Amino acid sequence: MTTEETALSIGKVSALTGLTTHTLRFYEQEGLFAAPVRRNAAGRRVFTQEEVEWLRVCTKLRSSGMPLPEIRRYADLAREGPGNEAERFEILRRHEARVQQQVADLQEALGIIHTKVEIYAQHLTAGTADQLWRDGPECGPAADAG
Amino acid sequence: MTTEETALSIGKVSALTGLTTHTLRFYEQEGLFAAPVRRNAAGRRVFTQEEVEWLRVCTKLRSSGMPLPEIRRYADLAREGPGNEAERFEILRRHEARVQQQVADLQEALGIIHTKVEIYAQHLTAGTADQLWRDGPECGPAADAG
DNA sequence: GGTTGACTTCAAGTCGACTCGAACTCCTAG
DNA sequence: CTAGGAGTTCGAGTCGACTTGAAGTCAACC
Repeated sequence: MTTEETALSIGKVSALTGLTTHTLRFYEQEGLFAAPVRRNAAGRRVFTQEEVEWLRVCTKLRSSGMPLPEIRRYADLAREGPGNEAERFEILRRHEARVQQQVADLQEALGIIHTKVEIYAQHLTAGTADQLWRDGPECGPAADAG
Repeated sequence: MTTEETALSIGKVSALTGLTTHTLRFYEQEGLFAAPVRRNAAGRRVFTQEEVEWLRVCTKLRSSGMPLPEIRRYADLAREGPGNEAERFEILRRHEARVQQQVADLQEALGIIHTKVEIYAQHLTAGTADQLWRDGPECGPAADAG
């Protein structure tokens, strides 16, 4: 599968990536592509398979919370060509750390939520649910009562 | 530590929870408290330790992505008193599942990001970084090239 | 040859969760 | 008795990332 001469319309790319055509134009205008998007004789956008791959990566970066300006910066660096790999690396590394932090935060919240879920489950099966929220918000951070 | 008669001003609660006074008023107006917030003779809000505990839980629910309307629903149920514990349980369980999904999604993204980070690290130490972005967006989902 | 549907550009609207500002009241300290 | 600071209400503004709409072009099918 060479990525060389696959010419894709914006509609095809939309179908392949799940991004709307509107969003793809928006991304182009935001400078998220590493190379200027080419046009055909009629002035329409022509995408390559390579760009689709990049969009898939973009989607993951976005869904994990990387802001568009940072993705743009990364794309800018790639557009400039060799010589700035260290900065690209830094962007990725920083984002990696951020995502790890996000995961840790979510897992902490998950712990609290799960504790509450367990307490409800116990009281519901025991038929003592009416004791909930009697002496606190159904298990505060340090509370073991429910 | 009884939670009975601790009377806290909005400023104190702000300091204890990290939420601004603006946000606390906003939360009250959004119906996020299980009991109507009491006022003193001068019409000012008087919070209890119990409410601070609840706010801490709220903060975790929010930071893990539970929308305010859902938190309000939960608070409404608690306000109504015993008899609706099953629905409260459902809200918590549903959110727990959502957060688990979030964690899974983040970890998938993390995998991709980490792969790219590793590739950059290798090429940077090997001095071959200029080969990046030669035949693809530096490692697509299935690509092992970089 | 007319209509359909995909495409184009540009501008404005949406959404959630705050965040901020204005104008005012009230209690306390000096 | 006045200055300061914390409180009050109400309403408008912000932010990021789309999302939607209007108005028009272009190529192909019936």
